[in-house]
Amino acid sequence: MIKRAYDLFLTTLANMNRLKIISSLRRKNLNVGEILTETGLNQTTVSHNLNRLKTCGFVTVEQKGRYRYYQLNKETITPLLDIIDKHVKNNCRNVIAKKNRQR
Amino acid sequence: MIKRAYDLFLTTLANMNRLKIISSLRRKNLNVGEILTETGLNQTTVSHNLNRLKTCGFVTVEQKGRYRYYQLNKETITPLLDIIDKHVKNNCRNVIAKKNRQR
DNA sequence: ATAGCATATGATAAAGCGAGCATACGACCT
DNA sequence: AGGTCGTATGCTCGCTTTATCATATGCTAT
Repeated sequence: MIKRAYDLFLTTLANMNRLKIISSLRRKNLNVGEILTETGLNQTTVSHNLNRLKTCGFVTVEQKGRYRYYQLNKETITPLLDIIDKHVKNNCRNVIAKKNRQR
Repeated sequence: MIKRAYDLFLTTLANMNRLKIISSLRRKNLNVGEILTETGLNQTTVSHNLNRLKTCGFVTVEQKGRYRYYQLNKETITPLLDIIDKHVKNNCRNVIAKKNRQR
């Protein structure tokens, strides 16, 4: 078990803004401007976070004219989110509310 | 998509010490003392992190005399780690080495 | 080749998180 | 009841991560 790899994978996903971006990319590929409006985040933040997602292989880019379209790596993301959904349903009914109290 | 749930799930896993603990629990159930020697972490750290893992449903506890045995929720953890393994193999060959350079 | 839009990069202040100290609680034994 | 071992909790300091500012780069069209 190469823990560093797991750690990098997980720390990259464990961030609200990156999750927002991922969420917005689930429906269709978007360019950066579209991601901005979908998420309401600011340009720099999105750019940095997209870079990190790209580095870790969660998204890929395709340049089209002056736009860059980002595409989600669904092969990883879809089953991953399915596992989380299932886990949360089975175990975390009341945990979410506690989030603020907890570290 | 309840992003807060995803975030809590992922931030809980995205931590080297918690991954160590998880790793040590994959083989068999252990009490806290055994986890200490397996991981080399200090008692307080392990206790805090076990608490967090428990809160999120990744482990369960069973008291036996004065010992507390922790058990991994394999239904979630096993397929999750499989996904990560697969992803890392396909996408991250050279990313790990870059970890230090990157934010 | 210049202007303007689209996106990326570097640096830094601020927020958030984790580790460990000190201590408390709980179970068992005598 | 008091001691001891096993484990948990509260608090604080230091470190890491994050968001944003300022700025740079790239692409297109005129």
